[in-house]
Amino acid sequence: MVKIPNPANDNFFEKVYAIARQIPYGKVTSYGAIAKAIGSAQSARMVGWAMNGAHNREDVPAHRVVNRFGLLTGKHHFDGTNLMQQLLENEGIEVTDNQVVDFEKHFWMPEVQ
DNA sequence: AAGGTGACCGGCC
DNA sequence: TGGCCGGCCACCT
Repeated sequence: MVKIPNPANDNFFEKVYAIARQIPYGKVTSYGAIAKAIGSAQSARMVGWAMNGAHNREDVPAHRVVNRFGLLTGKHHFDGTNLMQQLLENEGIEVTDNQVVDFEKHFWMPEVQ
C-alpha cells in the first residue's frame, strides 16, 4: 500500500524534507543525524518513515540518506533494485555491496533547524 | 481503540 | 559491524 502524506498537514514530514533538501550534491547523511536535527534524536525510525513519503517529492534526495554504517538500507524502496546505488554513483559516491565507500568522508551533518 | 510494524540507533556481548 | 534487545512514535488495520 502506498501512503501519500498530505504535505500541508504533515509538519513532521516537512521538517525532515527541509533537512533532506539541504544535503549537498555528492554528500550523504544518516537517518539518526536528521532525527537529531529535527529534535527527535531517538526517533530515527520516523525519519525513515518520512523518507517513504519523500518518494513522492522530487526535491527530496532520499538516496542520499543511509543508515549510520553507510548501508543502503532503503534501496529496496526504490523502483529498481539498484537505482539508489546508481544515483549515488552518479554523484561520485562509490558504493560496494550496498555500502557507501568512505562513508565518513562523504558524510554531511545537517544543521539544527 | 488497541496492537503490529518499521528506509533506525545505542548499548551490550 | 556480527547478533540481540529496548526505546522511540507515526501510521495502518
